Amino acid sequence: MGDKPIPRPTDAELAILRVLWERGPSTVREVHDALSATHDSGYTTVLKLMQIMTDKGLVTRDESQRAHVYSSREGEQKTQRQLLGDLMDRAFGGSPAKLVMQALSASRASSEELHAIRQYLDQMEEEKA
Amino acid sequence: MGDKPIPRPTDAELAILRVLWERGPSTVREVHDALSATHDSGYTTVLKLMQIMTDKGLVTRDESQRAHVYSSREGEQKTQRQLLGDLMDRAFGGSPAKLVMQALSASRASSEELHAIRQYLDQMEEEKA
DNA sequence: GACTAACTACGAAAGATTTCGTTGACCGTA
DNA sequence: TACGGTCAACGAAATCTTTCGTAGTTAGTC
Repeated sequence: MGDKPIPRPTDAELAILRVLWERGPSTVREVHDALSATHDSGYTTVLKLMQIMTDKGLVTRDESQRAHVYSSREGEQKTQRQLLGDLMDRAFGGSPAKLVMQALSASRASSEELHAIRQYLDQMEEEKA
Repeated sequence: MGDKPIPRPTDAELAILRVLWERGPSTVREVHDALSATHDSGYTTVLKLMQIMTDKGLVTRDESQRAHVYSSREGEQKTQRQLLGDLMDRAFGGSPAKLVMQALSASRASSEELHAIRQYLDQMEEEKA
């Protein structure tokens, strides 16, 4: 017991998770440097967020080095699916088809992307058959 | 000028917007009653939220009656697309195809839904051609 | 007119999120 | 050993979100 479900990451937390997914396990310094391209939070801000994320269980921390090394607890895709499921419930009345179609209409997806999506659909229907 | 972009609605605000989309223009009382099925916020909580939403520009208010009548400023679909675009940027690196495919894989969509999505794809590609 | 019911307005409080300054610990090197 | 740089920890503040109690207003009824 005690395995509380991982909470939905906030905006700032999600930005940090994205760095961890891309870079793999990283120190606060590395995450801060990566974020500084797009965000301008200070070093201690990122540190504090990552400490909070450790408390929440969003990341794990290896303290064996002086500069602690953080890793995302859940994979990128699992987190993305969780966020989508959450949005589906909150904004789309739980209908996945509505969500997908709105996403398509909003996306201005390129022909290549539409093609990739179609192939993915084919694959899903094969598996279903 | 002065037309600030409408901010992303919070969770509680989105629940209220959903009622307004479904019911059309409504009083606080009506929204509160509709929400009470799933939420248990008090009347004044809903009132306060709707006043804040008026300040933010998320809803408009008709004060000609004693019980003010509120309407969602933006349509359901436009808001949904905004939320999806936001999530796409924050969690999917701006890739609509990744978002759609994750949504499909998470959705356990039925065959009917898959079919509807495919038809929608057909339609999009026709328009593109 | 007095009473009651329904409503808005206001302010405050609790909680969550984001920010960062300061402090003290640690490490390498001069 | 002292100095300079890097780091984690802590606490506090600013903002945003959500909550609701209280007060005052309006409308209808007896």
